[in-house]
Amino acid sequence: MQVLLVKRPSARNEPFADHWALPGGFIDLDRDADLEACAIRKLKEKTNVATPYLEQVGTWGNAERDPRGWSTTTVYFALIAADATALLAGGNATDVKWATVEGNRVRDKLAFDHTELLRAAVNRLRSKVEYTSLPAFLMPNEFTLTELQRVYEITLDRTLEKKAFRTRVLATDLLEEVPRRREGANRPAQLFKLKNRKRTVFFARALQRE
Amino acid sequence: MQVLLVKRPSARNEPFADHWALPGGFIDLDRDADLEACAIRKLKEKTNVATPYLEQVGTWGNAERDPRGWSTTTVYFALIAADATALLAGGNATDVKWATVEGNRVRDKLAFDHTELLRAAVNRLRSKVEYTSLPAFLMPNEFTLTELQRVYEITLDRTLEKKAFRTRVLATDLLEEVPRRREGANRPAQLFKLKNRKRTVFFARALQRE
DNA sequence: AGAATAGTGTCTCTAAGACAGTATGAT
DNA sequence: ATCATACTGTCTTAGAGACACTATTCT
Repeated sequence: MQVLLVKRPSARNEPFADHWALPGGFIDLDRDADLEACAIRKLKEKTNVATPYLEQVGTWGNAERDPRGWSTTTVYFALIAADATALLAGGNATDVKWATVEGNRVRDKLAFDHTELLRAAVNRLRSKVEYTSLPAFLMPNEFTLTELQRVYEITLDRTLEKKAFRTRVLATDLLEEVPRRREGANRPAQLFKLKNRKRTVFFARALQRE
Repeated sequence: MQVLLVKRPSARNEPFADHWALPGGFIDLDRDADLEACAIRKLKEKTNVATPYLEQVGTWGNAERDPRGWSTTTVYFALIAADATALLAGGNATDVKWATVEGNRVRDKLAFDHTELLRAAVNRLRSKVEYTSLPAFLMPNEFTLTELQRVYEITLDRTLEKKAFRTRVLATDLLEEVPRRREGANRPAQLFKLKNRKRTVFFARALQRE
């Protein structure tokens, strides 16, 4: 699991110059119809990707988070499949990268309170993965059940029991078999695709905690 | 279930003059340490109550929601026990009242996009009531299991099965018996109090949907 | 005794977890 | 045949739901 970071400009008067930060920026009152449109625009400027999933995490506002004074930030997270990530640098950011999420943080020291914002976003994602199909938004077009389970395991940072996982997923109408198999040095695996690339499926029960 | 409303001032230049609205206002950069402090302050101005539970629902921002132009509002909901509500009028609001929530709205036509904000808050509350002890924050100091169940039923707007409800609640360490009973024209009921008036208990499973 | 509400016994059902077993491909 | 991974059978367990039953107070 990785998170997109952008490098802050190095100009002396910029707060947290040269630090890595979550991608973001100010609302453009003329171009942004609403907050979500602003988030989509900012993301597209960095990745050129139309995200299949975007969720508002919350809003942080206080006097300390930005040295320039009282400010608020509304945090969204997007889920982007690994095969759809062509990065673009430019704009106010001198560099862009994907950073691996370890636990619920990243090795780099982030600008502002972004470590806290990332932590909240990862926690939100994790808790929803317990009872939804959110990881499906991270899959390429066709994938095997084992691959989907692996993505669940990566986002949750723990292993899942294979039979229970498969029964659970196949009991919903999330997936659809495609008449192809993933070949390897072993028994080939059935390939699946999402029945609906927009819809989130909610499971009846959450996975067992811990 | 009721929601606190305040009446907008009647001055001609005020948007939505004389309409009922959710209580709120602008951040005071000098007095409000952060967004939550602002919410607590605004609530206290109207009810003079320190809320036992406050949760951020989300942030709405666009150019249309306020005729004065682009604006954002961060919505919080508080849960306040019915026995702790001494209302105060004053400030910018000429009147204050509790309005009954029917479905996920209120009979009055609300100012701005507050009907939508209320809908979102009620939906958030409902969905969390399915798997948490949030309604416990709406209870007076001592209460019976039947009374707690009734509050669950009111917030969820559906009946629950008595035995399942009691088993579920008593299986956690949410409650503590007190050596008193609620007397009536029938068998007296055991009284309980919360073991911890701050903590939210999360149940292993959500209640069955519908 | 009867009404009313409190509280329990117990069966069913669903879905998660555990884990051993079988299946099917490549080498 | 062996290895590796895919996939299944089946038992256990937790907890929700249904619903009839018993318990305890008042009038």
